[in-house]
Amino acid sequence: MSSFQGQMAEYPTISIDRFDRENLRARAYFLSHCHKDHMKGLRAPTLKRRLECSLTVHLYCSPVTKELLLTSPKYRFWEKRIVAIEIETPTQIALIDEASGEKEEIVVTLLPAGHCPGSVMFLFQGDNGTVLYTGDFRLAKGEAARMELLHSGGRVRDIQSVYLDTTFCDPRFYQIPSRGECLSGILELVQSWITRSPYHVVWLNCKAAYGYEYLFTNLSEELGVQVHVDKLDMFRNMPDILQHLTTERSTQIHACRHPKAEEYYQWNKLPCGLTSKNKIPLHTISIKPSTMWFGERSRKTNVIVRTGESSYRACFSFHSSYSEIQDFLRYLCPVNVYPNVIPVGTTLDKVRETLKPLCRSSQNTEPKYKPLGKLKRARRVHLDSEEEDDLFDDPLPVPLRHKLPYQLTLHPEAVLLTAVPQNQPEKLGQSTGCCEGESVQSSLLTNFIDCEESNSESEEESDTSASRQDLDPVMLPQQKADADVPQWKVFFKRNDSGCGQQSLKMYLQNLKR
DNA sequence: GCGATCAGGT
DNA sequence: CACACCTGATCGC
Repeated sequence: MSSFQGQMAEYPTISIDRFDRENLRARAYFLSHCHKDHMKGLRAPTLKRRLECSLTVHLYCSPVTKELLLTSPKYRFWEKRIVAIEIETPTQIALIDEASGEKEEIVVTLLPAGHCPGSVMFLFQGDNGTVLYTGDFRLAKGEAARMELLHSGGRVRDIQSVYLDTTFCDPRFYQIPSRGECLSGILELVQSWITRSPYHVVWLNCKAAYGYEYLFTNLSEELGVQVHVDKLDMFRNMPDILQHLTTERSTQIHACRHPKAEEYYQWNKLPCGLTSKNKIPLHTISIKPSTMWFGERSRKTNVIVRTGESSYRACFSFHSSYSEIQDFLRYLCPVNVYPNVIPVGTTLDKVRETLKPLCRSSQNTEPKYKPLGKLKRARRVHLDSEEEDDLFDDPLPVPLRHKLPYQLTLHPEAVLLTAVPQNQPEKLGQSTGCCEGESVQSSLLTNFIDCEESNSESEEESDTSASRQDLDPVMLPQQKADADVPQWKVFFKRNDSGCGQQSLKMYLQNLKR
């Protein structure tokens, strides 16, 4: 549950995801996604009255969020005051104080957040620096690095503050299976059941919230069976979702809901009331999507857990895991970070403590260089052998703001493939792989390895040389570079097998590169 | 009659 | 499993 109060230190005249109390005086409103806990006060009479008196106040959100919001008659009064901003399109907004006429300009950019349809992060740029409000998000490792608009001139943007979704920012939530892993686990279970007979049906016991749509669309796409839901008019203008949903009860996959659904289920009745087909009783299983997590060292178990005769729990998460948050924040390396959420069973101070080492404010201004040691055998990190096939099909360029050894430690889950000096054109042809010998690049790589081993288990060395030798180094186009900063461009291959293009396609513009 | 808040449920 | 939301009770306007 978000405890963000709506305002950011740098831009206190705008309000995000909170619309009560202090926020009633805001010059502009922003909504990151359409979940009720981020909409407090949005339909209160006080705000409605303010709107009626004001000429300039608007609510800014993504086109999908606007569509979802206006589907509910309770929010229709916003209709003329909502401005949909396209994803990844920097947009200037004038913040006007109507009493004094005072005006401030700010540029906002919406970035896909991967939390639910329409969900975005807000990047604000103005006189008080660049700040990022993440809203709720789930991004796989390396996704920040792939977002063009978090970069400028080939480097990560200089971000003053990040207002961060810290729902799972606790080491106990170290890893959560990826969307792809969860999806394929559920797919397999659903498939194995509904192919037994036309009378075998599945009930997806989902909570009342946006965010399961990619599950529905993927199941439908893969199995050719639409998903039964109670309502679909909110998706009327989103064909990629709409085509996979139905209000026709005769389908074999149900995600319909009812207050007494659990009770119904005991009597072999679906929430929509269906108990039989052609007078033949149905055989039903229930699958409850819920978050599963694993500690840093604990072995991941199955993403599907059987909880009864015909009930299952399936792994599913709307929020980033601890390691995904670390990856995100280490990459951005903002001056400050503020948690939006205090995870259950922990405290504000503890969350701050975990986040501190990941941002600049607490670090020495001078990046520490480890002494150059002997080049050790490079090793892979968190790489299960069965995932090998998923690797190396998609190079990930990582522009560097910081000096190389420092930045490299920021990607513990990536596999270092090649490093290319950007401001030393004569060396451009000598890009190095992980395990090569004597060059400058290799000394830097040694630092990388040293840094890595200082904070994780060291016994897990493995034969990278064997698995790497057939790889071609990836060459980069040369870029303009500042003379004062060592300019390196490093290619990683992501180790996260991800969920594949298909499963994310339906997030509309959200999850495009 | 409506909203805010809390407890308790899934 | 710990998310997001629903229902119902109670209180105040």
